[in-house]
Formats: sequence, C-alpha cells, structure tokens
Amino acid sequence: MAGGILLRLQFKLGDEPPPSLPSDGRKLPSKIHQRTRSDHASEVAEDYVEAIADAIDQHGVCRAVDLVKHFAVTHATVNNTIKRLERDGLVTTAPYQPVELTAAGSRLASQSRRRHEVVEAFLKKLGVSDQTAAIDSEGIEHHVSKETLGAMKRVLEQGWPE
Amino acid sequence: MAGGILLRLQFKLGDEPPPSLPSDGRKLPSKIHQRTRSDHASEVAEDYVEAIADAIDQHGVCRAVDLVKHFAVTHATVNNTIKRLERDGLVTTAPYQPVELTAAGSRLASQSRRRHEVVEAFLKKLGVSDQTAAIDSEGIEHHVSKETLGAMKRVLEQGWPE
DNA sequence: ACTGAAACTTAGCCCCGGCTAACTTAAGAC
DNA sequence: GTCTTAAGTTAGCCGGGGCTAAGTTTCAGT
Ligand SMILES: [Mn+2]
Ligand SMILES: [Mn+2]
Ligand SMILES: [Mn+2]
Ligand SMILES: [Mn+2]
Repeated sequence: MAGGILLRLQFKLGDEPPPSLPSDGRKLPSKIHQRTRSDHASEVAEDYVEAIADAIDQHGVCRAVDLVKHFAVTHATVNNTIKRLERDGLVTTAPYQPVELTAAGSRLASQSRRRHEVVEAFLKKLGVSDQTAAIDSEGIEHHVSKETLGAMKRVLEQGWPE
Repeated sequence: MAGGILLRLQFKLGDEPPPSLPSDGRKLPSKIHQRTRSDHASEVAEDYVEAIADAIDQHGVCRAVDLVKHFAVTHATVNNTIKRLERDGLVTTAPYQPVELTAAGSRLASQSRRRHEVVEAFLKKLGVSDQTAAIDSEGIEHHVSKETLGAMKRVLEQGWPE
C-alpha cells in the first residue's frame, strides 16, 4: 500500500518538467503566457458576476437588459454568456426571470470586486485621472496576482515603499 | 446656410445618447469594456512581434519553432497566428523560411517592448518578486494607457509621488 | 547520394464571445 | 380584455485562437 503511494509521489515530482526553481536566472517564457491565457479564460465570468452583484445591490435584482447596457453587447451575447455561467455553477436562471448568483458566484463577485477596487484606487493614487483609472483597471485587474495585489494594498494603507 | 450647419450640429448632439462629458460623476461602463475588448484584439499581435524581434536580436533570425517554444503552443497555432500577422501587414513569410518583420511590425515591436519593460520594472519597484513581475506584466502591459504608462515612467525616473 | 529527424504545412476540429434576424413572452396602458 | 412594447429567446453566422493528426520539406550526418 505504501509502495503505491510512494509511486504516485515519484510520478508527480517527475512530472514537473525541469524544476525551474534552481534556475540560472533564465526566464521561463512558456509558463508566463499560459498564465495570461488562463487569466483571460476567467475574465468574462469575473466581470459578469461583479456586474450582476452590483445590479442586485442597486436594484434588488439583475435583469439581462442590465448586463446588455453595462457591457454594451447585444441581448443574444448576454444570453450566451449567462448560459456558460450557469453551466459553470456561478448563476441560476429561469426563463424570463432575473439572474441569480449561486454561493460560488457570490464569492467570486466579492473577490473580483475587492480586487478591482484595489487596482482602481491604486491607479488613482499613482496620479492618473479617474476616467483613466476606471478604464485601465477594468483590464488590469484580471492579471494582478495575489502578490501584486498585496503590494498595491500596502501602498494604499501605508504609503509608498522605501 | 448658417441654418443648415446649425441643424447638423443639433442632430449630432442629439445623436450622442447622454453626452457623458459634462457628467455628474457617473461612470460610462459600456465604453470601459469596449476598451478592454479592443486591448485584447491587439494583444496577440503585440506579443508575437515582440517575440519575433527578440529572436532576431538574439539569433539573427526568427523561426516558427522559436515561437512555438516561447508561447508554449503548437506549431499549427503559430502558423495560423503568423498568417493573421501577415494579413495585417506586420510580418512577411515564405514557405520554410524564417519570419521577417515589416516596418510596421518592427515599429509595433519596439513600442510593445518598451511598454512591457516599463510595466515590468514598475512592478519590481513596487516590491514584487522578479518572477511575479515577469508574469503579471505580460498581461497587464496590454491594458496600460499612455497616461498610466507615463505615471509609471515618472516613478521610475523621479521616484514615488506626493 | 541516402536517409532520418526536425521543421514546417495543411486539414479539420473545438470553444469562446461577438453579431443579426426572427420569433415569443410578459406586463402595462388603455 | 386587448394591444403595444420592452424584454427575452433561439437559430445561425463569424473570426480568434487553441488543438490533433497526417503529410511535406529541408538539412545534417553518414
Ligand atoms: Mn471588474
Ligand atoms: Mn474587468
Ligand atoms: Mn487582458
Ligand atoms: Mn503580453
């Protein structure tokens, strides 16, 4: 039995290609772009649950037409996207009814909103206009790692480094 | 005659939904997301010309296989992408030959590289690890406006604000 | 000159996230 | 109660950017 477990461990370790950690300083470009692609794969879901949560906070309910206006896309596009969100367990819907967030959707919305707020506030603190901070943060937020988010929070709470 | 011109102006003004400029402080969410989508539309081209320029600088030439390794995608994907770049006037190719940059491609590569460098250096100055700066900047770079890029440059050259 | 391996190409498939057009449903005005 | 209209749905299309599998070309080593 223990042998079986050991075998699994060995396989897992051997699976990691070249450890990359004891690097000679060279970059690992491949992994970098994989992360960017993975960020983009979750981006629409994050923006939608955030918008849905906002609409519910402001109007008590989120209708598809709210998302149509928010994202400046067509009703058909919103419908398709909501179907994917439902498939992925983030929202529930019924025909002609408002969109509801699942527990998972609600959690993702809170996290996304918090991260978005931090990034936007950080850009403002950097000195860019409110308008630019709003625009740039909408894309940047999805590529900000925990570590970078922490650095931005630190600046907001404790001022600039050094 | 003056009446005709006035009419045109009135129509144009009436056409813009609510002007948004003399705003009461409310956001214009739709335009924000349009910008993010437009950023993504040029993202792959920017990363490719940058990678092609790097390969040429380092090996004198850029082969498709270099891009396969750099982006961790298949040869087929690189081929498809290169075709789009050629269609868009950024590269030239011939069968089984290295990829060459057009003047436009070269220009875009320089701009993208410079912007990427600034973003990555800024993140490092913020205090995140080299590895995180490399990863996060790869996605962030495409969403950084001129204004935000300027703010980052200022920090790198003149230190933190306040 | 031959041959095997690496590089490249092509065909065909997939999902995502946009769109238009046509239709259906739900609700409020009357 | 009807009817208008806004909201929602559905079908079908497109391009982007991934993939696999199978075939072709180039080139180095012998
Ligand atoms: Mn957001
Ligand atoms: Mn966003
Ligand atoms: Mn992005
Ligand atoms: Mn990039």
